[in-house]
Amino acid sequence: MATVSGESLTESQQRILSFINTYVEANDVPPTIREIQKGAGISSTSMVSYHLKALERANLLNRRERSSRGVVVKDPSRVTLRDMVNIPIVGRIVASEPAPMPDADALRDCENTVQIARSMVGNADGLYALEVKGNSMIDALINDGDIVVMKRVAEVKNGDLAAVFLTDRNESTLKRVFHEGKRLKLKPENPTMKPFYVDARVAQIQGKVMCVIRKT
Amino acid sequence: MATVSGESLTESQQRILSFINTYVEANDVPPTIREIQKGAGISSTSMVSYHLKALERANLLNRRERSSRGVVVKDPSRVTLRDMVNIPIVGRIVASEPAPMPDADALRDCENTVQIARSMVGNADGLYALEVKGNSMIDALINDGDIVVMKRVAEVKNGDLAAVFLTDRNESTLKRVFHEGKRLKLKPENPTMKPFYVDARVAQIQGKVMCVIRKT
DNA sequence: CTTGACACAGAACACTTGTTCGCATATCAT
DNA sequence: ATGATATGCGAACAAGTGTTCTGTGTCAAG
Repeated sequence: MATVSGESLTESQQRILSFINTYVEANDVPPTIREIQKGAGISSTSMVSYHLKALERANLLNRRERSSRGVVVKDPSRVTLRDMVNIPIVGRIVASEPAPMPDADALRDCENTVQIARSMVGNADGLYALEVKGNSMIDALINDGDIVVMKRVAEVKNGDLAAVFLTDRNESTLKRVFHEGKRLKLKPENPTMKPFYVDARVAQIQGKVMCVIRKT
Repeated sequence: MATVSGESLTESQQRILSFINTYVEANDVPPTIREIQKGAGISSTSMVSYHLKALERANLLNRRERSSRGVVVKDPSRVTLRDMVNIPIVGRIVASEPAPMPDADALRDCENTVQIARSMVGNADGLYALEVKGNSMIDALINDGDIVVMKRVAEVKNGDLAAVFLTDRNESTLKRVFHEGKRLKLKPENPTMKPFYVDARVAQIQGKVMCVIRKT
């Protein structure tokens, strides 16, 4: 136990800590000293203050001095809680037609969304999601019902997984793309399958795949 | 205006609202009346109180009377923001050995977590995540580097996707399981592959797969 | 013009709330 | 015993804080 961590938390301090947590959960606001006193069964406000200082030393709290309700728990699981993005599911992707691109109407109207932690996808701009229909994408290791989170990007870089519509075959597919002169190398995700090449002019890049989600 | 709707928000009220939002974002605590007064450029506390009442009537705020910092904004996009779960990545799953099961130590020590919206996985109890190593799971449409969110469950139901360790082959695999008497039917996710059968005694169910995530 | 509804400013009041001080108890190594 | 340290209790203070009261001014309806 090398760190400053609270290896020796009094029972009172644990009570205080958990009381603050449940209080915040219920009220969206940290409690006052006196509320802690009652809620955690501490005898006096000075004791609460005393324990809070100890907890602050143990690096479990942040306190703002002389500010009412100035105690927030340093719960790492709470730090990033706010960063969730709602991504609209704007349509379906099937092999036989181009992948939908989101327009303003689709974004507004769609009632289905998928929630993703921002840490998963980074900047949320231009994100949209498609539901995979049919099992024609299994060479991309993507199955019927999977959710593909896409991003509108100006251009895809070599190695990006992208939705590509091949105009000569009338077919949408998800492949890793590599620019090779006038050709495009399309590499399936499935490592047992061979890449193949198409003329760059017959390949329309529909969007970059950021993330695939499968609920089971 | 007689209605509940806030169709006519004063500029001051909008300022107050957005100030509260940014304040909460920065401080994890709602501001006091006087902080609002300064921050939103209102001339007096009575005016803040006045506007807050209007905002409350417009159903944009919740207030707790006579409680310091007793104002929380009713932001619908914030309601679900809390519903994110941090799932610890407790290990790796490879074909050649049993999938790790989380114990208390692993849960405490692991520093890597994956964040998932609760709406994706339901109850967070017993959830843990594994990183897939190697591409031996491609018959489950799961690739090297994918994250598998698992759940400790008492028993898997027919059709559940589960991590199974086959003691006779010394092999971990992800398959849909069906109980058929003393045998277990194991069905690959890849619809082009045939299911096969094993003796129930050689199959150890390691956990149920809740969700698969692939970052690209 | 009057009236009433609305927006506003300033001040005062009463309660809340973080802090601190004095004092007491217990443990423990010196 | 002695002092150091941690812990506990109660009270009091000063600042923080929500509320309300008294005015002022504007503006449209009666």
